Amino acid sequence: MYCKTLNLNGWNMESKSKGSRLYRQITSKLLEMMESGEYPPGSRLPAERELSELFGVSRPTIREAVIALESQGRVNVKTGSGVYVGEPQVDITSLGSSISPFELIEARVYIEGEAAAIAASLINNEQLERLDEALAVMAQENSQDNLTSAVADRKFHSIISEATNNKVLTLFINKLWDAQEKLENIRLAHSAVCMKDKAQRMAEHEAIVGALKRRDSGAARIAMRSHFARILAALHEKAEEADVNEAKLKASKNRERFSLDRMVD
Amino acid sequence: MYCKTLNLNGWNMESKSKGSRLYRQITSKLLEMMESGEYPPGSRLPAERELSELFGVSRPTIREAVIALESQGRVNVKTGSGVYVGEPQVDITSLGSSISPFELIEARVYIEGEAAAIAASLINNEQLERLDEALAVMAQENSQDNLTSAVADRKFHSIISEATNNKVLTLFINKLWDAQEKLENIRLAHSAVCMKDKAQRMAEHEAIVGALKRRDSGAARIAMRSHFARILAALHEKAEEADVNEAKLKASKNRERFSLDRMVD
DNA sequence: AAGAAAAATCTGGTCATACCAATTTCTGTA
DNA sequence: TACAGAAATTGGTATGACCAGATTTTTCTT
Repeated sequence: MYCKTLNLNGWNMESKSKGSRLYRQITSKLLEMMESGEYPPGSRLPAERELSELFGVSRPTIREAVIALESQGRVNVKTGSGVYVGEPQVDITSLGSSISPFELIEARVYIEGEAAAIAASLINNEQLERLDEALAVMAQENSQDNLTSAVADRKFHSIISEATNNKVLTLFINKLWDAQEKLENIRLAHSAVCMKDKAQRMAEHEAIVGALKRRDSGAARIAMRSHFARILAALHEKAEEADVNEAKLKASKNRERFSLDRMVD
Repeated sequence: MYCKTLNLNGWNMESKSKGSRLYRQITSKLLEMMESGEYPPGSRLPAERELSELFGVSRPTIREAVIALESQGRVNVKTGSGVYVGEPQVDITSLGSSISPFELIEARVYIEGEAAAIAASLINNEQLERLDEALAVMAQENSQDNLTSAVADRKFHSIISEATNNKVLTLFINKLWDAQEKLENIRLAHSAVCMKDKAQRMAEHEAIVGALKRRDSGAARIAMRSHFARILAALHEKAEEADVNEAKLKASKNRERFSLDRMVD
């Protein structure tokens, strides 16, 4: 009576695992149904026993899937009544589909820009040292011809965010990174901008460190914003050359909306 | 063999429900054990069968608890090997304990400040109208003697965040607000600052709207930051009068670190 | 016929047991 | 000592059963 041959949707290209864990497949199936409008917010899902039969899995498995959804806040379970679907959750870490790369970078421009400004007046020597270390690693990565991994880069920004001594800011900046690493096009744009002009990339990072060492908040903000401005420019380029046809208009609109001039004082 | 008389920690004062749902009790027990250092990050939890015996519940129940923890990213399960505890998750929405009110407000100062600046050049007339409406509601609430509910206030800030046309920024600002509403002392400080000088509060909000209407980004940023600066000041006052003894030092340190001057250009 | 009480039913909550598959550990051989 | 194979351990899933809260249907009273 086992039925492990469900037609799963493309797990394959996902990060990893998931081949097993039946309950996860059920979870995403339910998620699909909810998002497709088959079970809109407020509606009730079929009973566990029905779902069990519908999907050809046991009730405990359905149960596990429901609990997973529940602990993500996607549904709420009422004993004796049923499981009801809730409002779709917007979570930057779990969902990057509805967020454009431009928005993400824009948010980073402002948030990390302010973080740099704050850090300038609070950063300590130990952190400055670690910043230099990260810089050195990046320089070394540059000398090699390998595809630049973003780990040193992330560490660099992470140190700055920690230097704000504000856990909320730190958290947000990390979330931004997480989201970014999930968005293919951003990763590509990022690595493109990193590879294209390694010297400038280093110069930008060094400019940030320099401003921090001088405790110059204004300069740190501008340096950080400029850094992202260039990434944004690369993204624009990439977007334009990607789909020359329909994207032209959109890109130019984006270029106007996410204008560099407005960001870099 | 049932053992529903587990010594749960204070659920009582929690929002609601949870009396049932055995798996949730297990979840929080496991959470406790992990946070107490009994099972530090990287370590392996006892086998499901052991836990089942240890807690006096069935394995499926343990399983549900583990899945809940898993989908919150607190543990990761390796088939055939065991359940391993991961790094403690920092999530602003679910955890406000480790975040100081000052940090929260500081984050709002910068993020909402920038949001206001962006909104100034993007806000449309419809949004400005809704802003006026929200303002009117606040004015009306002020005229009454009731405890000011924060719903109009939140709507006000929400409209501005939407006007940035940046879903990431909007999401973050909402998260900030969610977290704030969970922190008792912030709510109190907020309502205190609202009640103490209603006229000024209105003036501040009106200043923000005024800047937005003039499409003056700089003024909008400053107006928004000033608004939060006053809330922050009220928080300082409250913190000082709350625990005069040990908090004195901390408060003065905080006052220096979260200096208004640095925020309001 | 209207309304209230009671019963049948539906739904989630939990348990017990069993077996499969991946992993780890043990063990005996080379 | 090295290593392949067996045994034990661990998570993964399935059945089936029973409980308790919630809902619906039926039934009984007025």
